[in-house]
Amino acid sequence: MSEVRVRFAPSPTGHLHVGSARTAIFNWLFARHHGGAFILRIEDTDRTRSSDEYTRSILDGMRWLGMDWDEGPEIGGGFGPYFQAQRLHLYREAAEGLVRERKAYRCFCTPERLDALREQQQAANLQTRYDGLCREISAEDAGLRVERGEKCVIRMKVSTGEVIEWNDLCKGTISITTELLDDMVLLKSDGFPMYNFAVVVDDAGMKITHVIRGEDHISNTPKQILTYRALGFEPPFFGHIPMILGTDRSKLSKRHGATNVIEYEKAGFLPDAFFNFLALLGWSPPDERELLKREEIVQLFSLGRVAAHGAIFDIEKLKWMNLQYIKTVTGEGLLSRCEPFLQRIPGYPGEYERRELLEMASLFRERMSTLPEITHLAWYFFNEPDSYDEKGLKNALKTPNLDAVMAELAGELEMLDTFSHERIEKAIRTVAERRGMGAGKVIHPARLAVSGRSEGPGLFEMIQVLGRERCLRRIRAFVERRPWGQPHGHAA
RNA sequence: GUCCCCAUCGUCUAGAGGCCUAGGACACCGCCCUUUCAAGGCGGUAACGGGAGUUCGAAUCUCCUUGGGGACGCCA
Repeated sequence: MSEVRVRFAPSPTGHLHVGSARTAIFNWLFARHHGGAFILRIEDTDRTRSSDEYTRSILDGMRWLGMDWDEGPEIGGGFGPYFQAQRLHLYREAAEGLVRERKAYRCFCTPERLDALREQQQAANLQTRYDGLCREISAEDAGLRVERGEKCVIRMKVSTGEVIEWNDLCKGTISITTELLDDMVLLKSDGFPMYNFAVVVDDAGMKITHVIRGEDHISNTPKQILTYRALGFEPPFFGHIPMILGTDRSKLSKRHGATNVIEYEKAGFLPDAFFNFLALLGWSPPDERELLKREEIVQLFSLGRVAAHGAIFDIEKLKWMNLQYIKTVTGEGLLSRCEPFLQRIPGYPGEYERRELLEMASLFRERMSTLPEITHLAWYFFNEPDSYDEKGLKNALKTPNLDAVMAELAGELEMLDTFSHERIEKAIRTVAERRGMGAGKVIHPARLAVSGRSEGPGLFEMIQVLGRERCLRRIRAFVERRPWGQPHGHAA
């Protein structure tokens, strides 16, 4: 096979959509698997809805997901330009060429007439299609009317009674009769191309070999095949991948929650996890693994293993996968990823040394499925507890002479020559043993005193990272405040 | 309405005629581990939409049906 060339062609009318991202991923994987080229093309012919800001956002989204492109914006390539708005002359030439060849014609029908026609057909329960009124206008007449300044579009002649068929790479043979098509608009009256036309001119011009896109484009495919033929090009292979669905099985949209990749970035998902997750939405490897490295996915990917049916975007599974990835991130990597969310904590980073912050972050590695959770989880590292968990207080009451026990613990901690979690553990267990009680009777109130919480990382490590001064202060404040609400000496 | 696509646990999926008393994962439930919460380990609940056919044999093939989705623009 000659070199594989695929493309991802988003419209900059919004941020990178989750569905588009998955389409991009499949294209990228296909290209990388076959050692082919992955081309990025910006479809910005809708002047009112497109913006540079969105183009930038989409490129950022691509980069965030770790997808590089071989040709496209910012890097160019041999088949540019890669913005449709800069290719208008190509569409015009192609359309005019078809008019000269009598494969297309000028249509002077007004939008009003077309609307009326459509309504009429709808009311009669007929399929809506252009009735071909302008088809028979002679080239001379058409030329005259154009000179007179009459607005017109260019439509392609589509003959009825033909069956368009292609072997879809994901779905098998699909055939549609041209009965259902009509003389479609190629070029709008403002000189801009219609989507279906621009796509073909570009895909042909850019020597795209495989068009991999969402199945909502199936109905466009026969139109495009007809256009390839009219233009004298061999159509590429088509593969229509299933859609990503919302929880109600309809097309994923705003009301289902976050639909833009950028929102998942902000929500603290790791790009590798997100990539892995999306790759598994509609595709599965030959074995039953789910956590796959990017290179493994590239190596295993094939369109033959793409499912034919849509897939609901399940945020719970994404969270699980994200946790799996967070667990593999160590040291600096983890801290730097958490940093933006730690900075939301007033008092961060306080007196802590870098080394202590690294230890702190790793205390929460297995306790957060998304990065922002660390804001809440680590809060007390930078702020004194101003209240104590109610359940924890109730539980602390089970410790006889609570204030004395805590005071004793403070004393022990103060005397430690090495403030390590091993020594801290020993100190705590010593206090418990001396009083003939279970270690939990000391551990739980201690956790409450230093963190204000009844849940969290292992206490000994936590105390070590918090540091001696901070812990002593907190334990003594706890004893002083007596938040368990019993008079001195009767905390039993 | 017309056309097209699709159909396995709640969800993501494996399954290309006998390997299926249908496997894995998420979620859920239980147990274990344990100073808490997680993480982890072990176990459990849970699916081939329905009906005809083909076949010795069907989750797998065919047809019908039902259900879902998508497309029907001088949007992309």
